[in-house]
Amino acid sequence: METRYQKFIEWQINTLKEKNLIIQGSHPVGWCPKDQNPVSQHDTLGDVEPDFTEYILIKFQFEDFIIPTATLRPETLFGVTNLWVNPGTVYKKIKVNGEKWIVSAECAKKLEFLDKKIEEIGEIAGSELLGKEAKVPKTNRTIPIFPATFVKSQTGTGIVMSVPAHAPFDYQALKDLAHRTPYFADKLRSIQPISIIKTEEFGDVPAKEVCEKFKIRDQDDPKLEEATKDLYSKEFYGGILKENTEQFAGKKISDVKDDIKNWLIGARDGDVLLELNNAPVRCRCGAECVVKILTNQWFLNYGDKAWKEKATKCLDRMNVLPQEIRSEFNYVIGWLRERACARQHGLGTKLPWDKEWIVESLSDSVIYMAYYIIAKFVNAGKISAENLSKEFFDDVFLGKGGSKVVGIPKNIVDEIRSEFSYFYPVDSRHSGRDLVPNHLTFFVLNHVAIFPEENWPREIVVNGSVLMDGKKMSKSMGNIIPLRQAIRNYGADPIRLAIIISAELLQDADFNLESVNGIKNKLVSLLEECSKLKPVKPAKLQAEDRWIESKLQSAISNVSASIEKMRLREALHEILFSFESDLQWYLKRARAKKRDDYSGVLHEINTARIAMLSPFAPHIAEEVWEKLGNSDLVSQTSWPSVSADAIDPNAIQSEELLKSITDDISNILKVTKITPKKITIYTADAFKVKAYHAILEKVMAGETNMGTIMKDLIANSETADIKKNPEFVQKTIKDILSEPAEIRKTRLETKKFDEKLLIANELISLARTDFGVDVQVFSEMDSGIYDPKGKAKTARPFKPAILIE
RNA sequence: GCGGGAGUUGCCAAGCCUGGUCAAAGGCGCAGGGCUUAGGACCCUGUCUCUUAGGGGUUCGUGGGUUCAAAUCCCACUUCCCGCACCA
Repeated sequence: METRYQKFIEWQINTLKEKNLIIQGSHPVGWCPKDQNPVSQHDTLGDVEPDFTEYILIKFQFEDFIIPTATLRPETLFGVTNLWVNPGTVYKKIKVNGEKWIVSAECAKKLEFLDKKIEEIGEIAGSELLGKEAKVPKTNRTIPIFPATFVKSQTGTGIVMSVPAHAPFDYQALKDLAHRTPYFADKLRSIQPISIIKTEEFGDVPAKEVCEKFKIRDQDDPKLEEATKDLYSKEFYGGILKENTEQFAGKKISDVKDDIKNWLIGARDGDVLLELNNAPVRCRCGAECVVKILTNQWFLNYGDKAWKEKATKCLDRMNVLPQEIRSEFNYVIGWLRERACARQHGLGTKLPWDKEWIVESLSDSVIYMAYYIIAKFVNAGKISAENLSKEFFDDVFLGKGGSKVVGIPKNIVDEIRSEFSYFYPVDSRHSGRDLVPNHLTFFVLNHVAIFPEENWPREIVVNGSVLMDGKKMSKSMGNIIPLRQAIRNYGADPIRLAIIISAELLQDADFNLESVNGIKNKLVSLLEECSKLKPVKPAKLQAEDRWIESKLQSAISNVSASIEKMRLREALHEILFSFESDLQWYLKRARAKKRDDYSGVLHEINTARIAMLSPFAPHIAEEVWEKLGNSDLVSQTSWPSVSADAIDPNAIQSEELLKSITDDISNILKVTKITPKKITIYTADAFKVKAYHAILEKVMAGETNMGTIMKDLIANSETADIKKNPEFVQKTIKDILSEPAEIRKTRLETKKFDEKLLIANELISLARTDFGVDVQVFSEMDSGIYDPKGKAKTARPFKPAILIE
């Protein structure tokens, strides 16, 4: 064991103890009586987690004995009409902490492990109890004891209290009894279900209704379990206690259950019984496990209110990414109780004040980031274990002053302290989402407990896990690839990118080799492309140049925003894929014009792109960077910034329009299946442009009603003529509404836009390469217009009419 | 039970936070074409549906609602997944 690290753990745990945050108490665990050890899932046959429930024991007085019965519903004490025993069971008379109890043999055994002193003093057959009477605690009513076959000696105490109004088992058993044993007829007749819970759904005897609903045959009917569950959950959440329940009358059961429990136990009318609910659980040694109460267990008192408040305060100030997970942290802090922080077997650091115990490893690993700082001094041999004193840690971590530190030169202590001051607090802790309910929350709790406020952590980032082809990676499934091998085969960068691209923070990253290959090809072609580029800009920027530069600006701002939010998948996707489609369009345009001067534009674009790629794929980015002609390192250049000057709204509109016209042409060709010989395009008249802008303003102001817009247009003399063409208004509103908000805004801001000029200058080359024909363009009111099919009049702004022949 | 997450077009999977560019990215599969002696790899095109003019219809688990407009916001329902303590 690393003794120097142990010193750190000892300091941590001592510090918490001094602050009274570590307490001793009792705690139930699954337990193997043979090994004398707690058992958890991996200690059991079949890997079952021992799962137990707390039952309330209600103590009935029987002669000078106590008959305890176990129940999950202590409130039904008020509705008890009788007790059930199994006549075939021989019960034990035992002394329990001074009281004399009657319970089944199995129960007596269980009690021994639950911190009770048991002394057997005799036996009594179940049949001997039949017909006798017991007294109900609190109410002091006298009730008879009846036989029932559903009572099992291994469950609870082996004796059951009967609440026929609200427990289907009890209701049914009473009914059975009336049929089967005339012997009790007298006593039976006097028994009436006592109704104590009111619900909307049921009448006075819900158990009867439920038994009828489930068509229960007798008390051994397996459907009774389901009936019980059904009724219980309805009464627990929706039930109100009736007047016959003393101080609890009128309360909701879910609200007062704990109060009733404490009311009983406080007066020694009740007790607690812990019982395995998935029994039998067997230890790997073969022994049957029990529930044991460990009485001297050490806990971190995460239930402490002041501690929780501090942690909440810290959390509120922290940055938590992704945002959605924050509420989960708050929930966990609220829900945490005492947590066992020591165990009796295994590896670890011994509790300094109680060497029987070992600090539990999850508890000791929450502030070790602080140890990182001294680790380098320790590893360099500058400090030895025996000098890692409380004074030393108090000084370097808490700044308590170094005068008392013995055995370490003051300059070293000061150096460590100054490094600690430099690095702490933890700026960002990244871990898996499975650690949210434990490690990450403890990380916050223990930091706020030990360190002064200025050293509380600043950020937590939570990620999912990495899956392989959709499955959890595990050695047993054989679907793991050793990291070294993967890097050798595919390279570090493609693997990094494949993981990043496959999932956003919280999601599980589904890693597969196919995507690694895809990414690798992508990087190789990027390298090849960039290698050919020269930083020589064209003499004059053309429309598409200004456009792609505008697009680059939005790409930079998108990527930056994504990274700020730790949305790396989104960022990488933008760099590698989304922006690609813009580049495709750019290349198409430039090539259609048969240009040979755009290498410099691409060079500029890719320079920014590679700079953004660099944090994701550092190796290939350096390589490409060099190919782009840079002599410095990309990792040392600054992040590209958005230049507002480079954004040209006109260029954005132009390219959008060109795309939409070519799309329209393709569409027409697809539907008509004609081979084009000539394309004529007609742009809208100036009058329509005016109307368009009037409509655009209305829509942007939130007015989308056709009638209202029309009225306003007519009211204005400049646009009044539009009333002859209501279809135009209708369609224009639709056009505008189907445009993205950004384009609408751009159009609103740039009123002057010459569609005809754009088409004449830019569309012709594009149409020739795409469709192999020439384009002729007119404005719809031009004299000498060629318009054999009368298409021109349908032209709208940004939606020119098209004639294909 | 408590808490969290998810259900998208043949499959996987984005989009949802910030409603309109969404018949909806990308990948796989499939179909056609190119390259190749052939196969693989690679490249191009297509891939809800109807349509001989840029259009229409139906779709994002189900049912409602809000809105001029809903995969996206709200409500209910439903199905599936994950975590719940002495174990890292």
